[in-house]
Amino acid sequence: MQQTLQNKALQMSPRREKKDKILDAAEALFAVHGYDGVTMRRIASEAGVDLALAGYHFGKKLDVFRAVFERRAAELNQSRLQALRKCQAEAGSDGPTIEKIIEAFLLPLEIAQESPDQGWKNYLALIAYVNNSVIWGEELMSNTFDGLVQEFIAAIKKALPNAADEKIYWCYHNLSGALTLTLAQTGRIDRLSNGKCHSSDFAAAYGNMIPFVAAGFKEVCGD
Amino acid sequence: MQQTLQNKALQMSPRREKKDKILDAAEALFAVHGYDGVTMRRIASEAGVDLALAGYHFGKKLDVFRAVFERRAAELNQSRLQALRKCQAEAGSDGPTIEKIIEAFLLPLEIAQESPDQGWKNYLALIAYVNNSVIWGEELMSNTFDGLVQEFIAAIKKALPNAADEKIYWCYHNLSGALTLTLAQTGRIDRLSNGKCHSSDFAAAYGNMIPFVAAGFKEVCGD
DNA sequence: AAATATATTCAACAATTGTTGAAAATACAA
DNA sequence: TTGTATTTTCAACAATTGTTGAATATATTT
Repeated sequence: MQQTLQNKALQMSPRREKKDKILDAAEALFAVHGYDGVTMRRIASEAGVDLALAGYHFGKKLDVFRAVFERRAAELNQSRLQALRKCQAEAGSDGPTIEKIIEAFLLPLEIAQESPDQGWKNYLALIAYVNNSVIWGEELMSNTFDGLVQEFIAAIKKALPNAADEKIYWCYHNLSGALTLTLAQTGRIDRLSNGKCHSSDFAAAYGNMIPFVAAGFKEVCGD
Repeated sequence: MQQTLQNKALQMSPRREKKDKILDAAEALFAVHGYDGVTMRRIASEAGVDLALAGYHFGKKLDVFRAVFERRAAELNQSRLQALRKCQAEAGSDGPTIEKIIEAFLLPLEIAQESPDQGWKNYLALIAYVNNSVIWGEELMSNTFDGLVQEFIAAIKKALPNAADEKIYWCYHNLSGALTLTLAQTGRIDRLSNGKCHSSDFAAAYGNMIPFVAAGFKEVCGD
């Protein structure tokens, strides 16, 4: 009864709620255990639905994984592209500085990780899992995000016009690695720093990553 | 017959050869598919031995994984520590520069990846898998490598004496991420760069990573 | 209210999983 | 060679896996 009212208030039918609960559970589980470490029964159990329901809504297990991956992709790409366009609009005719570009690339992710919606943390950890995997990379990672990345790389090339293309790409590779480890939320830094740093302190993570990466680009690709 | 001669020439008994073949196969499979993506039958099949043999030599599946992870750990830690000691010996009384320290941290890995022994490539990709995993990190990654990492961090602190500890750790976090993606050998950069860069070009990867990371450290942790 | 469409559950399948005891083969020592 | 220890294979187990057809329940439309 109470639930019905809530659903109406949020304009969300109960069926849609269950469908999303499956994706939520799968998202959280895949992010931590990877594709093969998760069973359909575990997803269903965690979502509080019957085993067969996931298959009814999405198809095979692989389709559940794909649905999870694609659910937030468009929104994420949109917010990051928006950040790039904004910093480009604010810059002069010769484009934004490398710092501003890196900032536009990263800040939407920091915001997503700081969101009260735990689902975003899980989703970004899932991206980290996919990005570090040889298997999923080509199909999912590249197809979903390379378009956006090329936009940023074009902006970077404009900011560092004298750099060889290969250097740009290798620097982006370093950026991507540092970012991926931040998204993964492994908690390794907590132990290594003896509690001085916390992997959940996103302000610190990105606050250091941005000048770190910008300096790296300028050193390697600067004139 | 021919095999027996080879074994004698390499001073390797046939049993030892099978034991190692199991670890080789497991190493290659775990690196690509992760722990849950690999079956004992697949390991045995790839190694050309009976299913039960892996259990006889190592115990449970988890013990096979641990055996793989530990096999090359000591040698790797030793060569990296040696590199650090050497660059410290060559430096003045106030210790080596940040560039030299980063170089000592990374070059042994480049050498291992360039080794004709494909096993080393697989092993380092496995490290990447473990380092990006929430699950394996604490137990395996930290216990195996944090001691060595602390040695390098101590050297870095000496080279950047005015930096707050937290900044040092976050910069190391960025270094660790960039390195991990390089070890993972996902081939993402090949596609992104349209063939201009190759993830198997380790000279390029490390040649760019070292100045990139050193500049990041200096920017964030420099006086 | 009846009829239709959609969502959910139940139940079971064939295949695959890790693990292990017992048998067989091999290596080693006396 | 004989006897002993080690290694390897064979065979089977109980449990778990993804998937699906049929039955039931719920929502939507007529």
